[in-house]
Amino acid sequence: MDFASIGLGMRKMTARLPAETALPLVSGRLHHAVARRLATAIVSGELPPGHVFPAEVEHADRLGVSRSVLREAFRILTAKGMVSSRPKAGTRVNERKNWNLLDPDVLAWQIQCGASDEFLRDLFELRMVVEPQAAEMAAQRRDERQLTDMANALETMERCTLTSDKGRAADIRFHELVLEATRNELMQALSTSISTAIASTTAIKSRVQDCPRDPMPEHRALYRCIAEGNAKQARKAMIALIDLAHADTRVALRR
Amino acid sequence: MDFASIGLGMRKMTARLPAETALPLVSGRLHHAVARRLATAIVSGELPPGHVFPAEVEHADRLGVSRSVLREAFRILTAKGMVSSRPKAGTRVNERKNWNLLDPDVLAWQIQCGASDEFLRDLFELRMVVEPQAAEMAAQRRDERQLTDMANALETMERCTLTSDKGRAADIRFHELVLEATRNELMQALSTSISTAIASTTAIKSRVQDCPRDPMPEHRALYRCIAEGNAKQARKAMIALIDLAHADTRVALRR
DNA sequence: TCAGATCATATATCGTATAATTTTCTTGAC
DNA sequence: GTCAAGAAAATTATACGATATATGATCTGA
Repeated sequence: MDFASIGLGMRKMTARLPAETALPLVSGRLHHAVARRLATAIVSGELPPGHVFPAEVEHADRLGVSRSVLREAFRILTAKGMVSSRPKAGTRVNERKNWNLLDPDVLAWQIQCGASDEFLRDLFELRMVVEPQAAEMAAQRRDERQLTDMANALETMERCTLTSDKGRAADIRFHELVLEATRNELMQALSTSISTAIASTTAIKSRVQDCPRDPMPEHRALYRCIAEGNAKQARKAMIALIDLAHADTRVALRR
Repeated sequence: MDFASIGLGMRKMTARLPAETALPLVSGRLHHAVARRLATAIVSGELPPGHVFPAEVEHADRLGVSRSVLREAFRILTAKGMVSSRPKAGTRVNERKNWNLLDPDVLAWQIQCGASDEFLRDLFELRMVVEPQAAEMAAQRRDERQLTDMANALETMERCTLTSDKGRAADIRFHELVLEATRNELMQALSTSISTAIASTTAIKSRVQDCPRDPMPEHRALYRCIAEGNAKQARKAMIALIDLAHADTRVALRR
């Protein structure tokens, strides 16, 4: 296994070389950067489940970081179920089934490394399970503030379109508001995860210049149903909305 | 804020006192124990969102552990969204909405600290959203091995009943198999989280001596539908099963 | 051949020193 | 008097070396 690639761009930070410390630390937090680097190597399949990492001292040396930083990075991955370590046996990559796939970070890493067809299918299937039901609940439980926030988000979406960051943020905000209106903490937790995923699939769509279709009519229809408290229609509207998003994402990926 | 309580039972581990090292470290891993201790203090509300922890050196001293251990414990909580730390500003407890509530550990800590009525309501609502749909998918996609495994789990459940650990394990296994049969990785990830929660609610039920009702007929009905590939009936069977579990849990909690 | 003791190794923990960052305070100018 | 730029202080972030502990592997003896 080639670990040199994982160590690429990482240089030793020493007290003696203050000028050298201005290295490309995009994250600012070194252990975060190391964790992401290791995580992407894992989710990409470069380090498959069962793979055993080198001993900490050697591994830290290869990555060009201190052992403390490497250990804190591994704590993060351990907390997300991706690796586990035992004395003498070393640290190894866990089976995929043990990963916390719904963790926003894991989800993001997965998508960054190129989402497979299977993953996108699973993602949209999950959305199709959760969000229509959420729309039903939202129609029954939403309050006035949430309605006005939804209206504002839709207005921003329309003004900026999904080609801009602001427009995409408004899209995410709208979906978050729907899940918030369910008044169910666990559903809201799913919201964070799903939103992460939506963000990147939407980014995929907007990469193709000609926006596939205008999603505003479906969004407005959903909003109307929730505002009117029409649960059954809200469910249908959400299904239509997700169907549209799915179809467009598939088209975008085909190119 | 009283931090002495968090430090309770934690004693300094020194090389000079080998006998002292036999302290109540159930987890074996010190940073795990510290993380759990801090996490339970957080989920119980003792350390509310917005609370700022003492500086690392002082905090580590109060807990009777080294700074590295405390930092690794905080890395775990950070990875689960429960705290965040910035230089100079200190480490603080995040808002509940930022926690990864679906993380199996977070879920377990939450339940250990006494699940509120709202939490149980949310949990059963989530089950009612996810599992009926999962039952539908399972009926369409299950293979022979999963069917035989389900049958075995049911057989074990019947033999041991839910009053025993083995019986409860079989119950969880059955529900896991249903979600596995959906052939959707994200649904399976939900499975782990939900199973954790089910385990403890089932434990609540079995604490009351007289088992409320025999859940076997519903389980067998669900199995039959999945085996026959009858998606619509599988959905209904799962709904009936969760309804039963919910009712029994509520009854058990009333006592 | 197998069981038990021993050994080697890797993780776990500790303590201290230094760097980096950001809040806060101070100082000066307008 | 107010605001902004800069200095200072406090705290997290990183690093490194030493020791403890646990466990897989090996060796030994019955």
